[in-house]
Amino acid sequence: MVKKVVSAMQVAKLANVSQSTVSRVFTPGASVSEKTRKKVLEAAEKLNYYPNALARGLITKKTNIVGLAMKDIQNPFYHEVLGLFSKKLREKGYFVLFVYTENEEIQQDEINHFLEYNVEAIIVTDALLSSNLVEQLRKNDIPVILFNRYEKSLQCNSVSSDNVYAARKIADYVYQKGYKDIFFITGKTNTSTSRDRQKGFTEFLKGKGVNVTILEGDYTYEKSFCLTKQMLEDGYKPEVIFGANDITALGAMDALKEKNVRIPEETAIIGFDDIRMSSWPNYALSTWVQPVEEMVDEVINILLSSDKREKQRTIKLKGHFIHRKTTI
Amino acid sequence: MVKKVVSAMQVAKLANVSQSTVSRVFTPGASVSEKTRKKVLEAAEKLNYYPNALARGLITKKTNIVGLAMKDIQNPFYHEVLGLFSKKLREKGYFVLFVYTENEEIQQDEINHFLEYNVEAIIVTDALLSSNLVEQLRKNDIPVILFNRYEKSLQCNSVSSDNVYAARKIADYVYQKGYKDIFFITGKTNTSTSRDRQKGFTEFLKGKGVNVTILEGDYTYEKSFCLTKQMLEDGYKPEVIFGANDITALGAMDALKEKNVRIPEETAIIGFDDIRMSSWPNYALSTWVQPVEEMVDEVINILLSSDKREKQRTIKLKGHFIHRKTTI
DNA sequence: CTGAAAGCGCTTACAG
DNA sequence: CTGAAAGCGCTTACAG
Repeated sequence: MVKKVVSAMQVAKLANVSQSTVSRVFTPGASVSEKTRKKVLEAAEKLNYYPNALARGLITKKTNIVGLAMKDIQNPFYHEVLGLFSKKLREKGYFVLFVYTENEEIQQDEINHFLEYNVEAIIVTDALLSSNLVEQLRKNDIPVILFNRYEKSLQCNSVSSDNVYAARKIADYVYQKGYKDIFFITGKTNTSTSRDRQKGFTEFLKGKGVNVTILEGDYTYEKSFCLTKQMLEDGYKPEVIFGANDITALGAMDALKEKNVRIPEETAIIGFDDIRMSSWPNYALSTWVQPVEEMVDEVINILLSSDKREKQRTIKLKGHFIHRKTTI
Repeated sequence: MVKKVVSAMQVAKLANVSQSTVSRVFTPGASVSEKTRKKVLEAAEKLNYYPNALARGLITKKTNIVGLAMKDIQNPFYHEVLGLFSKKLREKGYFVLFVYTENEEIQQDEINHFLEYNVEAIIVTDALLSSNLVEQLRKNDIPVILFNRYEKSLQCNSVSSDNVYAARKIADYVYQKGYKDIFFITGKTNTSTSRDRQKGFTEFLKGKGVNVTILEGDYTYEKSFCLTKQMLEDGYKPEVIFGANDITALGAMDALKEKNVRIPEETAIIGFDDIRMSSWPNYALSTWVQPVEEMVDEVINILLSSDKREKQRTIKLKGHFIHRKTTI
């Protein structure tokens, strides 16, 4: 079964012009007289013609495709991020080649495919990237932009929340309230987000002479739920729990509820992300709002800047705390 | 800044063979002697060569790219679906060009881009497609596969749950329990999923002489929450509520909880989808499990079948009810 | 403003 | 098994 693609040549014949002219009509900025443009457009319409992006990409070396690699499909935060990227990139004329990485680390294999399709950049959200791969990408002049993650050893662009700053702010809030019995549930400990949040939080409080008990989670609801439940059964009931992200906080919250702990009177809860669910009345979670829109905008800025391959940028944005019903 | 792409030509020179031979080494099934293959592979490795998928796609007319259009980024169900598609398509050597449609209907514009990139098929989950567009796609021999939606007027492939069947089963369950005061909260009424679920549910019960009160929702948590709250404030308290999907059911559930209605003793709740959250202890929602994996597999089957352009297939799969804590 | 021509990086008959 | 050559559908100097 042969596919009948209409080429510029056929349009040219119908419109009685050269194929170059047809091409010009479909190239923004090229000079064509109004008259011929009309002729060509009519012919194209009649034949149902559209330019072939592959051929164009082959010759211009501009594919307008951006590779996006995600891992934690489970966290609603990243769905929102995906939606934003898709929408905002399209506004700039870019398309998203999406890869969902199952493995902890992005595989050579997956990067190769991105390379084969000549993506103009690779955006990595929560997946890990080995320095080998980053090196290979640099060799191929493909800029890598880490989203919401940051790795000093990896020489690539990065856009994230200022997690240390945010966590310090939260710590300050907690301190102001006079809490002494404080728990932090981590995310995956090999992520910069979890580490930085833990760091900002504990260091600030230590500076005030207040200790924080650490519970090691993994950024899932389930793990956090079990952890908190176990903690309660072991006889601990902190005054406040800070979860490394919202679903972590939500898991803790549900465990607390199951044990009939009053929130926030007996135990207050704070999350991080402000996913949509956190504003649901049943949760009404107090949390740190990541400035997702601006973060996505910054990534796109890097993408569009001409010097993207030369220097690596590290951008950190602030965000703000939102007080809902899980804190007093 | 010029991008230094390594072409097969350069590999050929280094390996002392023709460019055709290099190409053959990278074409599965082509005949090359073990000796030359080794030589070429070594040279390729040294030069960091990978074949250009664009050039290959241009000549073979096989891009291995599939367009995926989604709308309701809000519903976790579709995130799970996205993850599955990405994973399973990659196993078959396909890539996902992802488009998040903001508009109610997929725009010409978006389809054009899919066409320009020569996608081999378009998978549409919850976005709407005009018959005009479908017609245009047929003209261009691009198969369209509707996922979890079904439109008789649109002549395209479709894979979905058998929503009428499922809703009848749920109705039967509700009937067996002896409930008489029954509410159904719809999804977006212009979707086949919501219509079919409503149909199967109400028709079965009507056959038994039981009436169902319909509340018009829109597949969001928020709408369903408000609706249910209003209903309670108006003095209604049904024995059971069936939500057209899980987040609808969850919204209703939270409203019920806010009004201190005991679940399931006073009011039972049933959802549809079995999103991950529904199994969270705080919700433990009884719901219909869509056979997502099989659904995705079926879509891929259609994609891979050679006759995909000739005949349109409509596939409906069953799934099953899962009893958790919101029903007795 | 327009056309003829070269070339992007590949695949694939066609010979040998 | 291998090479020379044509061609996929475009863009873009180069002339005119």
